[in-house]
Amino acid sequence: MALRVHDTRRREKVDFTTLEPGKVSMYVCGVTVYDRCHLGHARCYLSFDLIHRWLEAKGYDVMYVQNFTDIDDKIIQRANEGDGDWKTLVDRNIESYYEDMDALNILRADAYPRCTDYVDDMVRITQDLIEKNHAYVTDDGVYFHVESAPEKFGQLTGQSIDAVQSGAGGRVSDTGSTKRDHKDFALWKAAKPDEPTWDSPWGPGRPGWHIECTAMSMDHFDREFDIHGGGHDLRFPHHEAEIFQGECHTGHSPVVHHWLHNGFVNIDGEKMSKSLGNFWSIRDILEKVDAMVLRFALINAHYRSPIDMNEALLNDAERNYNRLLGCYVDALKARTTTSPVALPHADITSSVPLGKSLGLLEKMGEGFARAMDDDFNSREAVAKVLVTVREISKTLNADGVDEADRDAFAHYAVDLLEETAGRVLGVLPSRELALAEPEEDPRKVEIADHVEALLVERTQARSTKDWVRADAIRDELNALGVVVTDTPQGPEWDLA
RNA sequence: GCACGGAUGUCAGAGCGGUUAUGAGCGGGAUUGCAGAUCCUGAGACCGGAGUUCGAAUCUCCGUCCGUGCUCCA
Repeated sequence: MALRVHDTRRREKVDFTTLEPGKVSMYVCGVTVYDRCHLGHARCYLSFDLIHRWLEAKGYDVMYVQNFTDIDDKIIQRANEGDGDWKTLVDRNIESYYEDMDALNILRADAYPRCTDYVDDMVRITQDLIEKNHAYVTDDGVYFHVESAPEKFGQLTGQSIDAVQSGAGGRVSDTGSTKRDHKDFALWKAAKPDEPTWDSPWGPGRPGWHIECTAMSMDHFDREFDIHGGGHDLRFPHHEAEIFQGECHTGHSPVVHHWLHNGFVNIDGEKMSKSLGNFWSIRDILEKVDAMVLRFALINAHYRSPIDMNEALLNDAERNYNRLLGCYVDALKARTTTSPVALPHADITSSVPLGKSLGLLEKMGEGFARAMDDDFNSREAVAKVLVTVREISKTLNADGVDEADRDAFAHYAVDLLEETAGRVLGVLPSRELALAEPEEDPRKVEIADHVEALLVERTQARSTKDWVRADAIRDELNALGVVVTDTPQGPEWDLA
């Protein structure tokens, strides 16, 4: 099946092609590590994690590079505000980044370059751009001259160069800037007091923001590469600046073959921002909900659509996730043999309903792949998984099924779920974890004896159909904060 | 103002020219003493207007409304 992706530059879904057969080079703009990660970061790197996983599932050898911006105005500001020196601040936030992403089951990229390790490269590229008359030196730095390559303007946002010129009007307040034109952007910033600096042919200073991604992607991928990703907001000016730099430096176009941008996260219908006070850090959310539930909630929308995060969405995700998990555990337990290999479809012929069910599951698997091939439509893929879950639950609970067939079916079901929900969507725990008894809550241990005694009494009452007494005991347990669930294997209980 | 993207049932959210999206919620039913879980099943939708077409939620045009970008931002 052919993978199609929405390319921001071409503004439509296009056939996915690679420079080298079977290999994908992917660069995604990473975080500026001045603070901990928030929900928006989670959504971004989760989007590209899904893309990463699907490309690998399709057999591509993916080289995934994601940078850290470890020097910029906000980092300097935070450090100067007494948050320790900037290097310590940066290291701490990078550590925190890994913790958050690991919790969300986001696979690591192949390389995480830091921009301060690439200052030499940035200087070299800047020098080259000056020599090619695309950049100029002033008192406060080096600037890229946008009018030197006007045809490259607006490639990602469709803005015309004239419109931006007139539209910016009074908003341009470059106090003291020596730019020739307000559209120009900094390649190198001359040193200011109390700032970390690096040496350059233009004196001490530090690199501009846009040039770092050009330097780091060039270093890892040479001249051109397959996918460049990032948040929707980076299209302009950051990514368009990269087009200017990369293409003018290499003299080659396009440098990036597919531009992919993920949509934003809103909170209760409003844009998430610090000024509105609705800023959710990943850590804050994970104190309230399971990381897998958050992951489920975020992949339950197409990566390009905006997503409105709220309580209801998380509750919805939790229910669906628990259904998936419950089904997975049931399927795991339904395997009576330890054969690691699922029996092929053809071997299950003794039971017509099972054969039919398997046929449906095969179709679901194909539908899943079709959804992911259609611009990584994880929402549609999740829908397929949920239908699969229903089908598996139904068949597993069906009567009159031959034991050996049920076993084979369970193996098939487990494999299918692990391949789709597990390997690709990343929302299944390991088999061991799924089957493990939940850790004993000390609060439960404390009341366990009392609860068990009451349950024994209730079971006796139920056996003599003394429902009044049985329900009274259940009410008593409810009052203790205990929820009782009757199952064919006897009553189970948990804290509410 | 310019640019880009949207408007689908109660809600969330797919579909991108003909086929049940899916989930929650709501209505019926099976199972269970009841509850829960699970399964079956029902109702309910394509912003407004015009056009193209045998056929449009899907394409074109007009209108209305919303979001985002144009400044550091995933």
